[in-house]
Parts: sequence; C-alpha cells; structure tokens
Amino acid sequence: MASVSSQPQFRYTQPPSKVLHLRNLPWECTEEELIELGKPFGKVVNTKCNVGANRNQAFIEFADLNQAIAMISYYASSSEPAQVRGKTVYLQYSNRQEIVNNKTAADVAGNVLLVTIEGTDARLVSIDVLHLVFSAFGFVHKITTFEKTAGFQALVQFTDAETATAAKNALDGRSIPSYLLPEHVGPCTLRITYSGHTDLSVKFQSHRSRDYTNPYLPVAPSAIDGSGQFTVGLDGKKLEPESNVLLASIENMQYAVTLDVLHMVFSSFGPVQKIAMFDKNGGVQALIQYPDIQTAVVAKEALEGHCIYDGGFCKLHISYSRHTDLSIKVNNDRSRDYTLSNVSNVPMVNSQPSILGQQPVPVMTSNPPQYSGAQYAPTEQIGMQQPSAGWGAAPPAVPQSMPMPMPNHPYMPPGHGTMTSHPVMMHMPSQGGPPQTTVAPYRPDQMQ
DNA sequence: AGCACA
Repeated sequence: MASVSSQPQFRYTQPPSKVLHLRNLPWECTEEELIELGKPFGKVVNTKCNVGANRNQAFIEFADLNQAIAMISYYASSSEPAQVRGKTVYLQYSNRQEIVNNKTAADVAGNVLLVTIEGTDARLVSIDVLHLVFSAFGFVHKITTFEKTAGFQALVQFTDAETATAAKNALDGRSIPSYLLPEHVGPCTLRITYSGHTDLSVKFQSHRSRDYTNPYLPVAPSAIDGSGQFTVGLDGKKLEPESNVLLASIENMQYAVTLDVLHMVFSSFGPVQKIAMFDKNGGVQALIQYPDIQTAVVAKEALEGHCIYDGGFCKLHISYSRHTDLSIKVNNDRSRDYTLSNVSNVPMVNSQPSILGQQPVPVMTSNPPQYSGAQYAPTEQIGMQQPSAGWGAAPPAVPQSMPMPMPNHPYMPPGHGTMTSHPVMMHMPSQGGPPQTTVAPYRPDQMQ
C-alpha cells in the first residue's frame, strides 16, 4: 500500500536464468548458429532450436548463470542487437531454469541410423538391398530389421557418425531405385533418423539381421530348421541363409564331372576345404566347403547357372547348404578333405567303387573347362570388406568403391543408363517426397 | 516478437 507502481517496468521481466529465450530467429535456425551467438559470453551447454509454431524461437542454456546475465547485459546496452544471419534476435531470460529433454535420439548424430521403409511393399525390401544401398557411403557393420507400428524399419550401423550422416543426408526421403526392386514392387521410400544405439547386437545371420563384421557368426537356427522361417526374396524364391558350404547340383551332365574338376572350378574363389559328391534324384550333387561365408557367397553368385563345359553341359545350380563343416570319413574319388593333405590337384586312385559304377563317358579332354582362376581373380581377397556381390544384388566384378549399379551395367534395366549422365539416380516416389524436379543425383562420392 | 511435449 505504500508506493504504487514502485517498479512497473519490471513487471514483465523474467528473473535471471541460465536459460535464455530467443525469438525472431531466422527460419530453422541451427544449433551451431545459437552456439556461435552465445559463445562470446560463456559455455553453451544446451540449445533447443526451432521452437514455436513458426519454428523461429529457441533456447540457449549456459553453464553458469553469470554467463547468461553477461549476454543479456551486453545486448541490453549494445548499439548492435544480437543477430543471426543478419536478422535481429530478441533475447530474454527464460522462465525455466534449464532446457529439458532437449534432444531425442533422432536428433543426436550417431553412427547408427533408424531407417523406416515406407510403401505398401516395404516388407519386400530385403536386407541385402538395404546393405547395398547404404554401403555406398561406407562400410556397413550391421543391419537389423524389424516391424513396429511405424512399419518396416531397419537399424543400420556405420563406423562413425560422419558416415552415417552422409548416408542420412543423401538417402532420407529418397526411394530405393526401382531397378533394385522386383517389377511389381511399388515405391519404397526411406525415412531416416539417427538411432540412439551405438552398437547393434546381432546374434545370428538371418533374414532379419546381419553382422558384416563377423562372417563366422552362426546362421540363425530359425532360418535353417525349415520351420517356415524362410522369407520370400525379391524374386519370389526362398531366401536361404548363407553358408560357407555350397550345395551344387549338376544338370545336363554329358561329361564326367570329377572331384578334381569341381575343386578346380570352386578353388577360383578361395581355398576349398572339403568336397563331398553324392548321387541324388538321379543326378550328381556336391557339397563344397569354404572357410568362410563370403567366399562361398562370391562363388555362388559367380557360378550359379553357369556351365562347366561349353555347350550347356554340366550346368551348375548352387544353393547354400545347411552344413557348416563336412565330415569326410575317407578321401576317395567322391569326397576329399583338402585340409588334411597338402596335395590338392593330384587325382586320387579310386578306392571305392561308386554306386553307379565307373564314371560316365570320360570325354572331358575335348572340352576345355570354361573356367580359369584368372577369370574370377578380381573376387579374391574379400576378407576386409565384402563386395556388394556378396549379397546378391550386383555381380562380383563391381568395384567396392561403387557398390551401386552403374549406367550400362548389365544389371541396369534398359532406359536408366541413357536417361541421365549421373551415375545413379534415386527415383523419387510418386507418393510424397519432394517434387521430381528437385531431385538431386544420387552421388555418394559428392556427399560429405 | 513473448517460452519447449518431441
């Protein structure tokens, strides 16, 4: 009752806080710009950008209250107002004492990306295609996929946040190129944020998750017990779990295919540890064991459907075996353990008569094998980083540095190679996403 | 140009 309006000019001021409220910021002001603005006065420990309906407000939190006071005081008496991008920024103490929950995991740059695949056919995008797409930006350590209310999602782990950011910036909002998808599959758009994870836990190689850093990780039991766990692949075929052991069946076997021929053919891709041949369904099949899955993958990709001899003879059909280590009881003309003997190319004397008797028609000398080791030499040394061929979307000749299909690439459908001078164009979705005219070429080499 | 729920 004593003095009326003793301090009316302070009625609307806030008490000091180490959090400052900023308004009239330029649109979508960045955290970096806020830090630049506050740095002269102290240590900015937290920010929150793009607040408010117009996303033109923000908060800065200093480490110490005095730093916030220093900033307010400075601009209260300065002739130059606080500015961001030349725009005057209005400052005041916030009515809160700290910035709470400033960032979600999606805002914090990390090495793991959360990828949501949008589209009615999103589920048909295989983990292999995801691996191919993301490998364009760097080594992909692990991928897990899962279904949640958000839809079909994947976590993609890179070495570091920089690589992940490059992939995120280049791929977010883009659609997977149609030539990586089956014809009937509609647009599959990628929505990408950061994940809070730093290291994914992948216990098995399966159709749902992969650890590309650990080729010896066991294949998921669920994927090999035949209990309906096989998913349908892009081409409608069953996706087999990869294995270091290949099952090769030989079609149209006009010429004898001996253990030594198989050894020669399959040795082009890496050391063959064991081979076991046997008869099944009236034909000859063989199990070929490599020391690791990658070698087997490359061999399978290269040899599947090819013929050992010219003229369509002895056509190979290759799948992954459920075996991981063959049990070779005796070395003979049908089975051999090359790890037990350092002779690998010396034919063995027939020690046991085969069930069908002697080898059929030994005419192979007049038909030189099509394969030479050199033919597939580029696929050797795949231990460090797997070529994209390993996951079935590109042939093994594709260099590692450019895992995406290129124009004039044999896997490129007609039309794409001549439509653009850019290496690869990510196709824009007809649904959602920026308009076609603004699409940037998909050029990972230009991304930071 | 006036305070945050992602």
